[in-house]
Amino acid sequence: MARWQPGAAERMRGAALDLFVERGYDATTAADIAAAAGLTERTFYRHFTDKREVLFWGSDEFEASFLDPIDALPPDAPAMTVVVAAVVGGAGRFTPERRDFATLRAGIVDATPPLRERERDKMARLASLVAQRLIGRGVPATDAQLAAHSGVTVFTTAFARWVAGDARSPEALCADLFDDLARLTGQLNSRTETV
Amino acid sequence: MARWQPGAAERMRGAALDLFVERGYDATTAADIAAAAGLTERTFYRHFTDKREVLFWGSDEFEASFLDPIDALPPDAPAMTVVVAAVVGGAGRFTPERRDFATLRAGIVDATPPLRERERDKMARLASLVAQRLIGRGVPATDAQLAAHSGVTVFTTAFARWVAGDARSPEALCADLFDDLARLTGQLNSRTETV
DNA sequence: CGCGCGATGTCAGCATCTGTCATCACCCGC
DNA sequence: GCGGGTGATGACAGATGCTGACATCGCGCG
Repeated sequence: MARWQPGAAERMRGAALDLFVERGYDATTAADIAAAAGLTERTFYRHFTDKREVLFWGSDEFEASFLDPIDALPPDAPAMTVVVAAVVGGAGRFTPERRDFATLRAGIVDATPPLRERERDKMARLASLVAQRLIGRGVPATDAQLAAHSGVTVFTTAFARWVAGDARSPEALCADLFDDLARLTGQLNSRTETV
Repeated sequence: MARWQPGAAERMRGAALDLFVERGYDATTAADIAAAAGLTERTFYRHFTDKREVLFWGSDEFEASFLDPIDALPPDAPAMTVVVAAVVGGAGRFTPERRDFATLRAGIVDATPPLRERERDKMARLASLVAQRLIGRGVPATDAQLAAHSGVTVFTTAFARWVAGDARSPEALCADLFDDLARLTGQLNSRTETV
């Protein structure tokens, strides 16, 4: 028999989710989570840099689902084409069977300021990574920033609607929101009216 | 003679900035900051909810400089017009004589993950406030989200360039970036080509 | 003169996070 | 098999972040 049960991190993630739902984030200590998984506080911090981080596993795969589609595009693809591909790729991760979990998790994150902070940081980091790829493709730095962050805003907004119960798929929502964005920013041209 | 010197918060802000520059954020304790201002750690936490918050005073005025211009607009102003007014209003706070301070502070914030997190949170909160005003004006919620966050992205990008030494004023930078954004999102229309 | 107000000090205490060392099943080479 | 290295864990100590409770005392007001 193995000295330790395998899947320590997985067990702690599950325990954390349960405890956060049951008594809230603040009222749950790292030691509580570890104990619920049959481990000690010190081991918790060996698997997660933060108490918060226990709700943010899989960030690498999440980021990859945005970044991988970029590499499949021709090098001369327009900046917004790259961004749309990235966002659609990321949105594709969220299949209907994940909705219950996503809703549960989003409820906890939204209700907990420090978790919201971390979530926003992750999304900002994602935007920076996308921008970096754009810059690597020769897009000017400011354009890359604007395009990447716009894409992440579209994703975040679409995701929020999906979690809130919108029947459309995340990809469809993103497509609609890109159209909305184009329409909105089209209002900007009416100032100068130059083409 | 007064029992306490006035301006406790101000003194701690100054001391914090000095200490963060001198030895870094992590190596500076809240007690260090308080002691440098002739106060105790407990008093520090009476003035600031967080150790981080000592670098984020004046958030209310900052937000107000975005929100106040909105109220001056007619109720039927287009969403992006409202956003542009807000962003220009916010950018107007940053006059040339503030650049040295802004650069110093930005250096600390950028170099310190927890401070970056807080900064991003503040900007996201600002975007939410702008979106709320838009919704109050009858703009659909998703449009409001997209427009407000796009505006904040423009501001953040402009601010970064200003701090990095761009000679243009923040307002001018914002104007240019709004044009860039319109041009970029214009790429989206080439997909459907419908008007 | 006395009384309350308000900013501060003092102290205790819990939670977050880190460094360090010991433990012990497992695996690998001999 | 057998002995040593490996790696995840436990145990412990400690610094720091942050909060609650209570005491202090100049100041202004009646």
